[in-house]
Amino acid sequence: MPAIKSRRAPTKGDQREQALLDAARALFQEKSIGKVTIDELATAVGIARSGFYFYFESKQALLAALCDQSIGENDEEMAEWLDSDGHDRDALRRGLRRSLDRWRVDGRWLRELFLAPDPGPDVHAVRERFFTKNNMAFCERIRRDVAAGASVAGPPELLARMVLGLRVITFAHYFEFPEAFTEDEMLETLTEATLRMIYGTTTDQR
Amino acid sequence: MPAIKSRRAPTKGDQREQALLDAARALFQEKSIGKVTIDELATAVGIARSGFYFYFESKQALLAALCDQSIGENDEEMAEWLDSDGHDRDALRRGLRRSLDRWRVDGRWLRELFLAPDPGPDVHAVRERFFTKNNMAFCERIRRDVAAGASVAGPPELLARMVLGLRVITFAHYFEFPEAFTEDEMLETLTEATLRMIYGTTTDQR
DNA sequence: CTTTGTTTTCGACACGGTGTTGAGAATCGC
DNA sequence: GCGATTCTCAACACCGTGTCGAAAACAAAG
Repeated sequence: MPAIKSRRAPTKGDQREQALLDAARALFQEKSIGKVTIDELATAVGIARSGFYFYFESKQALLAALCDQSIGENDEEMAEWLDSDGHDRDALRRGLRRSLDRWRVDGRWLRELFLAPDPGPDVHAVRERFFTKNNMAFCERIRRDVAAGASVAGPPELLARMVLGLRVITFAHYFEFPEAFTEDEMLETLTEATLRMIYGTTTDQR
Repeated sequence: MPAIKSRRAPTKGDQREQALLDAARALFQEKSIGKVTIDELATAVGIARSGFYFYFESKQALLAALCDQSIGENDEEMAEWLDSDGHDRDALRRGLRRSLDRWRVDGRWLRELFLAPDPGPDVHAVRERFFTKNNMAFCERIRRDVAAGASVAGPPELLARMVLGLRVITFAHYFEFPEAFTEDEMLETLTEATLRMIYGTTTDQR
């Protein structure tokens, strides 16, 4: 039940639709979303500008579809750590590394999407869906830790959002100044900071 | 030596310039920056749209001026904590509260400015100036703590940026869902998280 | 109170991106 | 082959930006 697309059904020109999404991914990685014109997207897949509107109602709608598509990919990244218990530093770090790898490909527009103050109703809806979903998983994890006696820094719902936000911010900074730190340094710091927020101290392990 | 303005000198119509800045502040708080048209800004101060360009080269330029103006205001907020040593939880918290109070007024556009992936060259320059300045102060503070034996979570330069980023993200979240948490809860969590990132644990005080 | 020069205002224009429409081409099932 | 759906595109209307040059407002002398 895709409520977003401007067309209804299942045909051959769906290739074009996917092609547009792929082209968008690529273009959004070079330029900021606002600077990519619909004309560019259309030409990239070999149709006229006005033809774009057969597939999507607007750039907004395309963006929402893209975001939608990306949510699924995100789910598995953190699963390992989310399913485990206690610090499990290594699992967390692996998760963050997987996440980082995706940001290498889609970082620019992901960042723009996640941080934009008001990205139109379409995107906002999809994004909020992502956040709540992601947050629920984290909350669950944190609550389990609380039950086991962890000294968390604040209410699980808030903490979850902060942890997610910190990740986004840190990645964004890393890609803006890749020379400033090594990947390992950055991941280590992020892991450590996350654990500290939840467990109060991490000077025991490692 | 204002290098940003499109006009050279010191006259009476400077009132208009300031009026435009004030109008912009107000409008940027209601709508996202992109949605505010130059026409709106002009009409708000009672001139024709094309008259705007006498005062600023573009919305960009106005934004840069606004940002510029805001940097000074930010300086004092954290001074107390930055000048102190060790945890000094109360000073940190007071600083964060002061910061929050400013966000109450200018939060929307500050957020947009700080988080935008590429806000044109003008703004980018001003913003980077702010970040480095802010970061230097934090780095200094953290390095002093390291010297005193604090177990920081990573390289001071990175940590400083993360702490600042976390603040922005958390405030943004708070203002988007003001009902979800009380102000005190939010500030407390943010304070605690910040301290944990720097000192490893904070279960001793408070 | 003119004259002269500077400061400020604005209408008219050119440009570029968006979104719509309606007519025609391609494609597919039968 | 021949309808019906699926797809394509040129032409148009719209809106926001930025530029220009002519004129109005103003100030400071003369």
